[in-house]
Amino acid sequence: MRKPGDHASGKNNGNGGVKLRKGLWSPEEDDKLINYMLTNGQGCWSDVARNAGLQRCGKSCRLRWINYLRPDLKRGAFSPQEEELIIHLHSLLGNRWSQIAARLPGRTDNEIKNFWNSTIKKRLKSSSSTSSPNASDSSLSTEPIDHQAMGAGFMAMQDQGIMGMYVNNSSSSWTSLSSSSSSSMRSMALLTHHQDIMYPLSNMLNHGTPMDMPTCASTGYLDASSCMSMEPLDGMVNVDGLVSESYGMLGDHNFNGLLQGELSVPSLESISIEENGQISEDVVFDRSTNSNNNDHFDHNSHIINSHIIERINSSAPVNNCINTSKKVEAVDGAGTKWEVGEDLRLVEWDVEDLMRDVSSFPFIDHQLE
DNA sequence: AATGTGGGCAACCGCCAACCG
DNA sequence: ACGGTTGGCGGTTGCCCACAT
Repeated sequence: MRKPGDHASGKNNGNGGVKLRKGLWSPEEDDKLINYMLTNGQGCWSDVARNAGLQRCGKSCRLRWINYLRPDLKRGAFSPQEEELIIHLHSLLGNRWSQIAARLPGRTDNEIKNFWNSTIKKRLKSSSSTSSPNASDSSLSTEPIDHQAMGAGFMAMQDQGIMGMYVNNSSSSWTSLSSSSSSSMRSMALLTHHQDIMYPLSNMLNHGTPMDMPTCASTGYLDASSCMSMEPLDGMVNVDGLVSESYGMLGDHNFNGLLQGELSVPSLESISIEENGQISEDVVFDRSTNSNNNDHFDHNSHIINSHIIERINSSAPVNNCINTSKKVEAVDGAGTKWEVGEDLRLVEWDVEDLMRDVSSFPFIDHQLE
């Protein structure tokens, strides 16, 4: 934040040689901008700055208006529902704050970004610091899921652009959702057939095989009762809390729907795959087009063969489904290979399709864009 | 009361894509 | 096709303030 008196910019930025102000906006500047915007509406921002008599660059005016002066802004703390939605949307969209903000009326991308970085991220990290280091080892087969560890796992995955994974027995799907800093909104999916648990991909890759995963009963996409039998979470917002809180808020029915939407594949691809009758031994992935994320993904997992990588990196149309009929192996951090599955199939979907699922949130009282 | 520290958040920076002449 | 301009976005900065010592 800069002081109001910080006229620091000595640059001539093309505004007639007038030195432009920087730093905090004064009430007088705010008044000028508000009056101008209410009278004339939004036009070219450099014109706004000039015509409103502001010694600011258009960009600064735009930012001030959008983030602070806009009359439809909702000020104040985020409600638990908004937190929930932000987490949900972030799990789908990653750091696409503008897209997240577009689905929270009255909230700005900057506000959400700050909220995420200051509050939610901190909570996730603090929860991860209290997690059990053995949360993902094979002993878990007889123990409850460590929510904290899962939160940490998801946090790490989010940091790496891998947003989550879901392993499902009856419908045989894993899903990981990734963020992407690219303009591509395409996501990918492979499906596999193993045990029935949501499980951090990073943990799986680093510490064990799918066979090591804790098992829930096969009652659909995720056995909510098993996963929810854990000790209560201490906060609304860790990533595992995302699941739990959603469950608590939405009830079992919606919980399943929510999970399908955010941690597994949305119904469209799940259904399409199942309808094709080729569910078994499929693996669901999603990966970003971000090269760093891809590097990390490839380095850690070696899950997918070159064919798949090529496919994932391709610009194939969304909602495509292919069947590689190849066996896929994963290699964990110790170099141990384990078989992920056969009859590998890839599914892509458009994140915008995913977002339709968000509209089912009962607390959203507005029209999604 | 003085000082240190960390969190919150407004604003800036730099990059990128779209647009336009 | 090309270069300049503009708008949009995500990341980062740095000040203010509350709280702890």
